[in-house]
Amino acid sequence: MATNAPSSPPPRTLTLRDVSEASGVSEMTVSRVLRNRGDVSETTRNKVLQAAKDLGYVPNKIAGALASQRVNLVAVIIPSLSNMVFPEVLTGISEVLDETPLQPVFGVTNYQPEREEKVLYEMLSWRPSGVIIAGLEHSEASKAMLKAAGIPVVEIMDVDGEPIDSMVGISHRRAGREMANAIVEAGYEHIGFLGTKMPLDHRARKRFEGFTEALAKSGLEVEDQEFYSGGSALAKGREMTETILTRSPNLDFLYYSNDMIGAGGLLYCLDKGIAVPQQIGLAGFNGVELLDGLPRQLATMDACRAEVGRAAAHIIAKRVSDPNAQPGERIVLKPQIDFGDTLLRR
Amino acid sequence: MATNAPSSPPPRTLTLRDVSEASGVSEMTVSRVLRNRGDVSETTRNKVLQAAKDLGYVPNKIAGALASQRVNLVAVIIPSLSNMVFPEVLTGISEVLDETPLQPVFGVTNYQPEREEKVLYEMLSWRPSGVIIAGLEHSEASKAMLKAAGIPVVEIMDVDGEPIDSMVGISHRRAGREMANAIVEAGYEHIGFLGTKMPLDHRARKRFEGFTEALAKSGLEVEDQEFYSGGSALAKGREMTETILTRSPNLDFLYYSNDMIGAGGLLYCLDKGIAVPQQIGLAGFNGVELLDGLPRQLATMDACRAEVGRAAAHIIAKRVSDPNAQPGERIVLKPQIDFGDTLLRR
DNA sequence: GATCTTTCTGTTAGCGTTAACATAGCGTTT
DNA sequence: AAACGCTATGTTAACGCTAACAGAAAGATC
Repeated sequence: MATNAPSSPPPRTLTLRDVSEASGVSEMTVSRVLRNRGDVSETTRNKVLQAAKDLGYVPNKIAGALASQRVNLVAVIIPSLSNMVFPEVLTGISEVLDETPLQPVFGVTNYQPEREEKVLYEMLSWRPSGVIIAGLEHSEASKAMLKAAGIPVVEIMDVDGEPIDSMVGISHRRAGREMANAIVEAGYEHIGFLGTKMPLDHRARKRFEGFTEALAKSGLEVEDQEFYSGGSALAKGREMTETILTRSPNLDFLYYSNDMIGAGGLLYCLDKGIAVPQQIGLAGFNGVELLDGLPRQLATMDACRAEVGRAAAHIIAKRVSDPNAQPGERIVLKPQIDFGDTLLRR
Repeated sequence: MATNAPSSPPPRTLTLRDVSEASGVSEMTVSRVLRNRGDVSETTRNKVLQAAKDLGYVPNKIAGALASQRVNLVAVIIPSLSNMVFPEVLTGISEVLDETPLQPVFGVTNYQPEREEKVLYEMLSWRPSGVIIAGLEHSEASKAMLKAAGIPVVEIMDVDGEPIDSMVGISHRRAGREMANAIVEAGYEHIGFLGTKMPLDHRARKRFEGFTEALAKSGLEVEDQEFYSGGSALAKGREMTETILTRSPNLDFLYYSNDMIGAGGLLYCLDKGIAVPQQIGLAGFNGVELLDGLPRQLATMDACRAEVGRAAAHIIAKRVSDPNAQPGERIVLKPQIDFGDTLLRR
């Protein structure tokens, strides 16, 4: 019997040696050609490239990385993909890394510290050149791993706390405060809050803290609250808004922890013929472009998602290309309130 | 001096040898403990685990993979992250792989065949155990790479064509046909189509083909069309709907290539006081849960995103754990029309 | 023409881990 | 007590590639 079944893939995967034999030069020369490193004559270069192409050779980065002690991967660790926020961050990261030899690898934690720890461990075991990780809150073990890894680490999306190395993001406390101030200045006095039932979403928590703190300074407080988990955010926003307004009919402003539930609330108010923003004002958080087509534009505050991704990627790229670059960079973005059509001005 | 600078990372990353020296056993034994492979006495096991923990050792999978010729990665290649569709597929994949030693690694192509080729090459160079890739249309080079890789390949989201190995998805032609038939049966006669200006979105194209084909069988045709690219889908849906209805006021049905622009169209019609579904019927595609809170429920057809992800992951997991498992599996999911509130029944 | 450059190619020795085999120790069997 | 079997550990040789150095070929300099 010759080999195996007809037109089946070659039994063994190809190595440099195969290309080397096919082109009649040493493995080292093939390696040089394929990596564009060192001087190789035009003639051999072409010979090698042709052979590699004919054979369908794909280099083995595992062996390459082990030999060179260099890995072009950047670990990107985020809490969720369904949130719409994070895909945008990833897009920003990819955009920048595309112009470098670096390649992002994503991991998702579902907002669970144990998952984060596991994902981080898995990723670090591939010895990436850098880590981009959402948030500043991590388990002790995770922090220890990040410190011990000896690679650039950028914590993103939040700047209210001490980073391990670098950080890029906005202050969610400040975002909460500014929205509270805008609401107070606009003259609203009976304020309700609607958010996720997610104790581990530290950024939502910080926004809420900043929000209540700033209200308190004006002698106000959140008069009623409503929380949800799971399900379609738009539908939940409707339900919760109905619930809270039924329970506390005198509320004149609703602050939502994200734009999707805010949009649900907006649709509910419009359905019920509630005058927005006169009778009730509304605001969300994130600046989700997706919602641009709604009948009214929800007041919100941009979380600068793509920009955060780009900045984080730039930091990693710089640190990787220049090992002497200063660590501990801190980039604090300052988003402005977008008043939209649901928050009175002044 | 005890070790190195205070609280600075160790100058060199740790290896098995460090753990081996710290625990007084051979590297091999450490390796066995850390992988739970082979017999190791309880005493040494604990000694080793303690030492590894104290040192903060993280195994080097690069070296491990090279030595064992086994890599626990599954390459997942999708066109886009901003589409909402794909994050759901990824969630389904993760869900299943979480219960195996396999780990997904994502790559994004932005619907560009050249990007797909590059991403695929990069991923294959890490010698993953399997590939999950969206669509059945790939460049010749990509197909060649996939065939030559000698690993299980699952093409997902579409079943209208010949897979390289396995496939999981729905027939978009059928989806288009069924929607056309439902529309015709409901009595609509003047039909418009609105979609993305994206020649490389083969699935949208196939839906359109199936749609027109089925209309033709009933003696009907698409009377007007409108295309967009970029921007907020909801807003675009509004604009396009206005444009097409202004140009062709006698249309009585609008078929949208996705739910987001469909939702924009729905909001537009409601704004204008158009009677939906009597005066004009509407339908989209995908079954986006996100939209559940809209004033009316858009007629749509589920693309079974999470289910597709799960099934694909199962195929890979099976093939990896049992090298004799049959290749070429084909799973065709059959979604039903969801009439919602925007398509008359019967 | 001998020496020195410069350009190109080859050789050797790992990178950190694991597969496969070897061996030490110890209780059992006959 | 010799032979056997079992468990627990160690030794050796890859895995496929690249860094670092070595050498050959070809031209340049004196």
